[in-house]
Amino acid sequence: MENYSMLFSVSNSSSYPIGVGSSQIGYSGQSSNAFLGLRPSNELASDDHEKRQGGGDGNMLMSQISGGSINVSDELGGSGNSNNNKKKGEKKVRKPRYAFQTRSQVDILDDGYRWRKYGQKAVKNNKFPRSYYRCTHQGCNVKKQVQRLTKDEGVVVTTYEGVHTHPIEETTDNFEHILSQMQIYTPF
DNA sequence: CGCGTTTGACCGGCGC
DNA sequence: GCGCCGGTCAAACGCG
Repeated sequence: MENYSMLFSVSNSSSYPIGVGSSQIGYSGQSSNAFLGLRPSNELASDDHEKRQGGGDGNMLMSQISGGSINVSDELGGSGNSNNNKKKGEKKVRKPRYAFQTRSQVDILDDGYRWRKYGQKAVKNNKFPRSYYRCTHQGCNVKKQVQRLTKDEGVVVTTYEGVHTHPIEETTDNFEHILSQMQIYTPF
């Protein structure tokens, strides 16, 4: 894992709902439009089959946020497993997903949390694989998947699933930390 | 030696 | 019912 702790971000609010607020992507300040799109919970309350069907869409820009019931907290805290089954009487609870795309050379966008990769699959209509990450904090089932577009490989789509219930991991090389350190040595 | 990645197998859902 | 497909598991491996 890399610790490129994402610059600005950490200071504002440690308990941001998702990693969204924290990943401003300071990489390569070349591109002004870091966020090409961000769609938090639209009203697609109906079932989500967006990418379920095979060979449908070439781009999953939309990645509909499934508007299922939001039992996020329950989900996160309790089950340390996949979405459903494993228990009888447990109905299928879909966690909302937040997808946004960024322009970045690297696909590993460190948002301050520690992720562990648990899978990688090839995506149809896409020559780049999709990587599945999971937050390594205990009791935190937040997942995210990172995918690069075939259209232009400069764009990386990150989809967050779930909400972090813990503060951001404290990295020693935190930018803020470094900043404060610098201020110490700065004559001003 | 602990933690994270890799990678093929496995599993459940859905379409046909 | 079968096969495809997306998502997850887990053992082996790698690295600091």
